Amino acid sequence: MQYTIGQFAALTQLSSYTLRYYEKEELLQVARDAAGRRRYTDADVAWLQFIKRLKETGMSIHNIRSYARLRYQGDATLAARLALLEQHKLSVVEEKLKWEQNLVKLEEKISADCKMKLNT
Amino acid sequence: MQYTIGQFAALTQLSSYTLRYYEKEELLQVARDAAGRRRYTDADVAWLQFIKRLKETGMSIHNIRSYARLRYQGDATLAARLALLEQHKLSVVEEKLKWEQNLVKLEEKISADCKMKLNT
DNA sequence: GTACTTCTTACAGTTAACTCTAAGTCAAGG
DNA sequence: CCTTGACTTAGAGTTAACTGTAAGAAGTAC
Repeated sequence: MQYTIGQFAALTQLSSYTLRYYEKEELLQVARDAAGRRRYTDADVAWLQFIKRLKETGMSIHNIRSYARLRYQGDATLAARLALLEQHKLSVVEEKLKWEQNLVKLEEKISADCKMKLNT
Repeated sequence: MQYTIGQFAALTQLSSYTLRYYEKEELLQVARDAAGRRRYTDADVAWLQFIKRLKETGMSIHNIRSYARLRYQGDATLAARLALLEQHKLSVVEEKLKWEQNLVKLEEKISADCKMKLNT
């Protein structure tokens, strides 16, 4: 299955502007038809979903580009990509811990304020 | 104990610029000396620490201002403030869940890539 | 008494990641 | 044929939260 940029935008919940922007930033490489128009594939859908996950976990465009470059170089870069992911995983773990701790602190504050309220 | 803006900046790890900015944005109200210079107190230290936690948990300046306004109105607003915190807690819980899920997905991806590597 | 810090207002600059416009061209669908 | 969508480059605008500059005044510390 192939998609025009409009169809792909609808499919991925991104705007055409953003898709062209991502392409310019080398996050993804897109095939073209005879007339030079972008033809997205299902492989692009899967890849963009992964890009979105990396973004959700706070990876910058800059770092995703590094990963994407390796990926488009093929299987030989698998080890290097794994290393990037492992590195990134560390920051995700840290972020998760941060939110857990913040939640505890917030609950403590709420609990303390509740008690104050009872005393008045 | 009282602090000049420079001392307070060092104490809170924020710049003087940021402190004045926060004041203009009504996040905190600061006492002045006879010459009109800011005199921060230990109460301000505690309050700013709480502001920083709210910021860390993704609360916008706009929303912190709402909370701060209530707080400076005194004890009568305690219930309203609690409601804001409870509301905010929901978003923190959601964020925590998001990071947990993302971590799982990332680990799955890493694991899958590792297996691929073994097969080649 | 000189260097330092602080004060004010007002406004410009920074960063990331979009988001959109202009202007002109071109191809497909009905 | 005509509308719609896509193409290009180049550049401007947006958002949040700072971050800094200018310019002039005034108090503080050694």
